[in-house]
Amino acid sequence: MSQRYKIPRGTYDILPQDSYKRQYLMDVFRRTADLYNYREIVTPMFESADLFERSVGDTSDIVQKEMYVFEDRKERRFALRPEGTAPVVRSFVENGLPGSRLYYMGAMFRYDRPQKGRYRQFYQYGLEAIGSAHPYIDAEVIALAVHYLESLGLKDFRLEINSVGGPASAEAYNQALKDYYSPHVDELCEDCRNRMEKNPRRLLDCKIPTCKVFAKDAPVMLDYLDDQAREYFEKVKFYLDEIGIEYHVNPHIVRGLDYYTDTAFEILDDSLGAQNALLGGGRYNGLVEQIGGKDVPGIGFAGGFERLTLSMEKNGLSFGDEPHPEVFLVAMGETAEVQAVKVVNQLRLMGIPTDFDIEKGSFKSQMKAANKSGAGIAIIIGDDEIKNNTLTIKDMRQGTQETVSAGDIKESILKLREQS
RNA sequence: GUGGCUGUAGUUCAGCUGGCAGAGCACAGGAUUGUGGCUCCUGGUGUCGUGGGUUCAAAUCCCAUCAGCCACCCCA
Repeated sequence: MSQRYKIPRGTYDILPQDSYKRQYLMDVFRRTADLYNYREIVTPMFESADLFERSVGDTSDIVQKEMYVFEDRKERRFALRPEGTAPVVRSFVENGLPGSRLYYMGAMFRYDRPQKGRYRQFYQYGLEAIGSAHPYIDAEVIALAVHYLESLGLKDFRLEINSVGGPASAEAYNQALKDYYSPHVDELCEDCRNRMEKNPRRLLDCKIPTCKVFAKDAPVMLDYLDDQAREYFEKVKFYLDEIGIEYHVNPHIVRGLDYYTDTAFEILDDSLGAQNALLGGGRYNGLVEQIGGKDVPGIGFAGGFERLTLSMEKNGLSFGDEPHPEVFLVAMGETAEVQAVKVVNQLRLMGIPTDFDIEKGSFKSQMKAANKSGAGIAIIIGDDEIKNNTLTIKDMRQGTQETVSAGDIKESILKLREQS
């Protein structure tokens, strides 16, 4: 009696029929990052729990209820990484990297209730530009994000930007919100009453109609920015305009991680359902210092591959070609079989993806297998070919075939390859 | 963490008020043992998600549990 195992809730297998799609998304991200002169960084999947608690913020939902925290055998507290920025900044500090443009891709973990576009182990791409506080960099990072999505063929998304200012203006604004909402406490939903204390900005996002009416006349973040922050935001918009990036200013954008300052942005696709954020990011000028480095500014974003895939599929976009062999061998008889084994090996060493199913019996079954494999070329070896030291090369798409001397295999295949 | 819906073959699902577990697709083999795709024929013991309960009898009714989906929440 063998035990059947199931994978944990909120995780999933990426099967061969899908893995090439993921590979494609990763390839395009790499290429886009290359264009902007970013370099890949790979950090561990788990780190000191404290790193995330301090940087992401210990009042945030991520830290309060979504982290996978565990102790190792020596009772050190670790967490499966819930996001990518803190580890990258940690590595930046630990390795004394100079001003850096870094990108990463990999699994993140959050103990959330699974839903469409939301998993407990999910895969992100992201990047960080550490070392500059020039507003052009904000625009460039946003441009890269947009560039990536457009390279994939996506069009139906919208970019929303906001400024949350520095810590001082953030605090002033939170207080203003509390003052504005507190006379109406009794009219708010339970969630909103919690938000008043925990994160007043979330009040603006509430979807319940009775709460929504207050959002309209609520104080606006942008009015609480100090001159410096306001000027910075203007410059970011200036560079976005110059680059030709379309955006909407949405003063209600709130990022869920505590370390953000100034620029905050999101790219949304409303066709995705409840989890409509394709990607999100912002500036984090205090984070490097907080993690133990010098006072170095930074900005970055991260997006989820799952939602990207959903969006691509929804729009009928291509993920490149599904991998398949170019050549498939068909052999009849024992001598031919041995000859086929040699030819297969020869083709592979030549760099031509080739397959051969030695288990298949009849000629017909082998032809079926060749057809199903997607190979454009079948090489047939039987008694006649053995006798004459030839090979029959068949173009599976045209249905045509020719018999060539066994030594001319390479030329013949290259010729067919060019035709298709 | 909260709510709603759903778990039957590899997959999509049917199985009405309890009475022998089914279909399409996919897959495999075959239709004068050297030619694929189209067509036709043949092939199913599958823990009916899991555990318990009711009953002569449970895929079907009840409870619990796990999982999936969708929404809340949150965010990628």
